[in-house]
Amino acid sequence: MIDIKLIRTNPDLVKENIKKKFQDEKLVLVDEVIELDKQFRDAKNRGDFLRSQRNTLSKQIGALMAKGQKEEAENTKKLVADYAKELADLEVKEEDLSKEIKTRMMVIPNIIDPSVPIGKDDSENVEVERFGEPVVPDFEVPYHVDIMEKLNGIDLDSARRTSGNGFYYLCGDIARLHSAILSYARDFMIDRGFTYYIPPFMIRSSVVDGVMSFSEMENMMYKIEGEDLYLIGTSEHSMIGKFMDTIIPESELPKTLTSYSPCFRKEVGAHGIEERGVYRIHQFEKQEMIVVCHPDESKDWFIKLYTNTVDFFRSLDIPVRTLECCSGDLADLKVKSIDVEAWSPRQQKYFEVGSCSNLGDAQARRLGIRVKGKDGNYFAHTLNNTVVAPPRMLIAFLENNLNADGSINIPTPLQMYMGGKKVIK
RNA sequence: GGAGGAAUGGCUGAGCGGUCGAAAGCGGCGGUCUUGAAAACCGUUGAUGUGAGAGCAUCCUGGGGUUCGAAUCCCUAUUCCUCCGCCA
Repeated sequence: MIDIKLIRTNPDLVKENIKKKFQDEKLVLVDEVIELDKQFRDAKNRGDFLRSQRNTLSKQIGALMAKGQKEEAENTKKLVADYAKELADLEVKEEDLSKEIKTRMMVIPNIIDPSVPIGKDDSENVEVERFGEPVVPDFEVPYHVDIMEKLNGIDLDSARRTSGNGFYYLCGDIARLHSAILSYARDFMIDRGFTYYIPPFMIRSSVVDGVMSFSEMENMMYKIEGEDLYLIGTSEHSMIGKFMDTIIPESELPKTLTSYSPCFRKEVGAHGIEERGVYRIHQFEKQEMIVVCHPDESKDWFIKLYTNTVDFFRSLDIPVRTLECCSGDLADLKVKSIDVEAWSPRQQKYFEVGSCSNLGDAQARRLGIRVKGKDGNYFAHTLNNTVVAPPRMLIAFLENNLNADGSINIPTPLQMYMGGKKVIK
């Protein structure tokens, strides 16, 4: 959500930005907002005047009553009644207009960073940098489910009976590996100065409304029957929700948080659930990082955040690359976004394992996350990024650490979380 | 789950239909004093919207209502406290 003042003062910039994102159908919204905003301010002005009159006259009534001048008081009451009707209508109008404005403001995209490459969709995303040598072994790399099954590490059949497609039982060393990765990720981030959080796994509708659009909610969120609660789709939902309508003292910035949570997603959108495997599923677990910072610092934090993920994967011998989201693929709230992709020796391509986003002040404006500064309050900048999200991450892990005999190497940093094991077989 | 009580500015807390955007204290900021600091004393100190500005409007947990007028009365949601019950 951008500042409406920007639309008032520089509508061309806002329109130019919409064009860069190939959302020309939204251009009309800018002019509509300008017109509605004008009407709203006129209505508010008149309303303020009427309210002012009412306040003054009401005070006079009080004074007259005190003096015992009943008749004059009654006459003044009638005067106020004359304003009441107009004011009632006007207040409805003010509310309607401000709703209309907000509806439009919610879908006008955030101003993208000048560095964002221009492109229509994800096919035009740009590789930024590769880390590690993408190795293709001289033996055949099986499908990840087959690797897991050979190690007695997954039971999809039972999961389909108990819960349906898109769920899994992990077992034995694979389940332990899953936990080990999360524990290692937690400590990895704590070592880098982040504060560890375990947030609520369910949130109220008021928070859901704040953190996502209606269509996102429909496509992602599971609702709890008979309660005003939803299962979170990512810990970002509860972690950012935590700051809704708060004023943070400037001295407390930056807030650098790392949170663990299970994530629940309907995945109703374009791709749907994977038939076989754990790439796209209804339930997974994730270690996340969240930063709330001063506007001048968000660009630096953005780099630091995705570097954390790159370093994490590299410490587990997994080759990765960074892929920058082009303008057309960038979600409306984001200023800039980079995906971290891991190398798949089986597919011989990179696939997404994490996503790092700088939301500028748009998320903070929408949620009312303000900072109390020396010279007044301002909206914070917010960022989020994935540290690691297994079991999807296990795909990359297993494929890259696989030996010809089907055993899996455990990289050194993970061994202490695996009871000292160096190999799973 | 049942029965009561409560929610006020950065914090503590008064106010319980008009003179309340809100006493007082703490904290913050500025100053006097001091070589400097502390103490003491004096002054100042909420947010948002709108307007060139003076100002005006809105905000006393959220939502709704009564009234000419609501922090104050009523309804409702949420949260907290006390007691009872239940339960890892």
